[in-house]
Amino acid sequence: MIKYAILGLLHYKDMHGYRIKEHIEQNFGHMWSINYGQIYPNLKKLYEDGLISMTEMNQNGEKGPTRKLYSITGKGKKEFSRWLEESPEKPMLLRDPFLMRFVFYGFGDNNRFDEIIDNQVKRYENDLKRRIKNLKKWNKNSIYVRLIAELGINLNEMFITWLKHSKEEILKDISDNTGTEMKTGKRRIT
Amino acid sequence: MIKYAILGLLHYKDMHGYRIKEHIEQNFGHMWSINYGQIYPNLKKLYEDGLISMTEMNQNGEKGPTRKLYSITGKGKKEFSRWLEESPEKPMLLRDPFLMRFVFYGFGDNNRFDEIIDNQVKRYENDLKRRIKNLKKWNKNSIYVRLIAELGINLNEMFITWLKHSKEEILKDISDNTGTEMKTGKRRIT
DNA sequence: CAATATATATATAGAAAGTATATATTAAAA
DNA sequence: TTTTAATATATACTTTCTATATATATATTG
Repeated sequence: MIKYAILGLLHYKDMHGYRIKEHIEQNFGHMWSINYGQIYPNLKKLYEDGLISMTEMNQNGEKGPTRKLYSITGKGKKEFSRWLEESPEKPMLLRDPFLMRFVFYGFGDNNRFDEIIDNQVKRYENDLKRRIKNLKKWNKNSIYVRLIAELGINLNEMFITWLKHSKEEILKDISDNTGTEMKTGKRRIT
Repeated sequence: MIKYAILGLLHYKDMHGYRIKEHIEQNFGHMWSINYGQIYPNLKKLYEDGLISMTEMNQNGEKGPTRKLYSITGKGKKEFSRWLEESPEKPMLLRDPFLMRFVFYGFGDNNRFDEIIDNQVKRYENDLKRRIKNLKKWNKNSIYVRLIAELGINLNEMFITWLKHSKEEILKDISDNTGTEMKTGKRRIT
């Protein structure tokens, strides 16, 4: 996927590796993060496959060694379009690091349960605040990025509502089953 | 993370590799998928680190070669608890294969846009149907799994609403900018 | 002006996650 | 009795992600 994402950025404009990372941080910060260890090997592969071309540029005035400026080729545009219309794989809910923990909370310490859930609610709330604050920034970008930013806000609101409701449900379940041993959350994952 | 997820399953009950995969498919199907190439190397690592113990079992009556039955150790339970209370990493919105494509739709063919969006709405709707149908099944499981299943339904409903709204916004944007060249979606990713 | 710090830029090693396939054993079927 | 199917483990390979090493040109400082 990253291969195509990089191709997409080069579809927008010619860039070298360092600039790609900078661009992602400035234009997709908190929605997407990338590392040089993903960028450079992918650029190399895309170049070898003829999906991008390269020219070395010795810059004037600015710091640093020579840049390798990459451009998308005709073949690259074609391959990118193909990917764009391909039907995307379904994301798995439990690949979310919080949700993966959540399914196992039955094995945790009930005394610390409140604290852990409340901390996660706080994390979602901070995230929501940041996203609302940044909404103006996204408005200046592509309509597509702005719509994703709106989705992020909807998601945060939903997660907060869901998690607060879940906390109540779980506390009710814990108090219902106190002492019965056979029906605790711990025993019912199956 | 998978290391801990496997540890969590063994916290519930002793299992061998093959059974772990079966268990995940039956109890977390469509929320989580796993592969033998993730299970066996992780079991090996967990065993080497003393987080689980192993006994070889030659089964009677049932098919197949000897099983390696794994159990969580005291050390394993302690390490699992530590992980459970650790603060989880934030998931990145654009790691979703559909959303990653979505931000680049400005580079696609406007004539095919409707079709692509409508197909994705259909995917979300089918997913929603399946999740509602399976809700009874999750009710028999742990309360935590049931709550995640409810979250899945909320998510699907939200995505459908968001995507239908987004489609209208984008169509409006496309018709507003037709012919102006300078302000099309294509040019405004930045 | 020489030494050093800083920003720019690329490259690669290594861990973790995910896909695909090879190999072996036993019970049941043909 | 040979083949098929289910059970079970193992490993090779790819992709994703994290961390760090290396190099260069400009700016800064003594």
